[in-house]
Amino acid sequence: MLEKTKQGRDSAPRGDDWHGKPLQERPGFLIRRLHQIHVALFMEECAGESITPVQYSILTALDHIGAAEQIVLSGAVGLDTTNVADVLARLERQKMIKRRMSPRDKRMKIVSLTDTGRALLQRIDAGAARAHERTLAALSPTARARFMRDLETLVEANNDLSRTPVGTR
Amino acid sequence: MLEKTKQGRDSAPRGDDWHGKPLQERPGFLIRRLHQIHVALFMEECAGESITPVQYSILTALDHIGAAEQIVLSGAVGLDTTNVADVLARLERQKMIKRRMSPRDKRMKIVSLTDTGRALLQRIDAGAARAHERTLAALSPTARARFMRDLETLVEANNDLSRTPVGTR
DNA sequence: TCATGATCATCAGTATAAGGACGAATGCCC
DNA sequence: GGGCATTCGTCCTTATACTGATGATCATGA
Repeated sequence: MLEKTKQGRDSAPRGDDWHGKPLQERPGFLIRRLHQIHVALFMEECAGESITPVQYSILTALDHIGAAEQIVLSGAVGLDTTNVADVLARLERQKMIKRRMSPRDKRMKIVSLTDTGRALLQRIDAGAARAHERTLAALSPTARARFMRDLETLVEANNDLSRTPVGTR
Repeated sequence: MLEKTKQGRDSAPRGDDWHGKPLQERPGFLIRRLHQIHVALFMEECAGESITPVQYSILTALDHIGAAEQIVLSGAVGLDTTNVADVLARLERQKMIKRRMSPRDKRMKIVSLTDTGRALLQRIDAGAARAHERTLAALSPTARARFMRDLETLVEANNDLSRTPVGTR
């Protein structure tokens, strides 16, 4: 794949000649597709509950780290603060979370799980786990572990590319 | 405030207890992040040209398979027909593609690249290639090839999950 | 103290991504 | 040859995801 296949021509700058390759052999295309697939699996496993993978990520983060400001959540789940506010508005409408102004800093809002949110998390848990497992089910256990390690490597290596890198603050 | 979620909790670490695991160890989370990262790299490499990864995918598909109906494009890039129509509207506005009614079947529209679109494809090519390479740059060449194989395996195994599976028709 | 810059949440705008529904057109079957 | 299900593109709605801008607030320094 990376070894020069038919690199005789001098069109591409160097390395791979992506131009001639079908979409199915380009990393960006496959990553987008795999993301679509995981979302579809998640929605299938969690059908009946009105929740999405990103909403689940935010609820999970809240469950792990406790009440937190929106900017902290932003860093924890790797989402833009704008996007976090958007998702939180939907979660708040469904009574899954609460927001109150921080007494220490009136610019901030402190987000916390409600009992409804915690209950949803419990109900969703098994389905979410199945979605994660099914996403990687086509690989052998060994390959699966290796794939996960590679994923972590790739994400950590470019963690600073989002507007709000994961792990900030 | 958020201190890198220490691994203090251990309720019942049975095999696949995703609930207790931090987001960073869940496949769905990492795949979403890697997708974000690739898009960011693509936009960075192709800054100056007004194009996105998905638009580039559609233009590339058109370049490979020639003029095609929207439903064929939908299958080629793995996008909902609704979404394809949406992206095509933007590409048409920018004069990158043309749409005409099919003479054989008046329900269909035949999409084709314009010279403007072809020229853009040429200009974009090197940047897009760099974006793809940078996405996987943190892996060794061997690991990179393996990772790509695994990606293909995973996508093919669940290819039928989207509303319009890749390769249809 | 008070001006200044930084920070946090939000708003406006744009681009994927999917589901549901619908009109127009097609093809098939009786 | 006339119903009738199917197909194709589109519309409407909802949900990520990001950029740029703004208002409120805080922290700093002169």
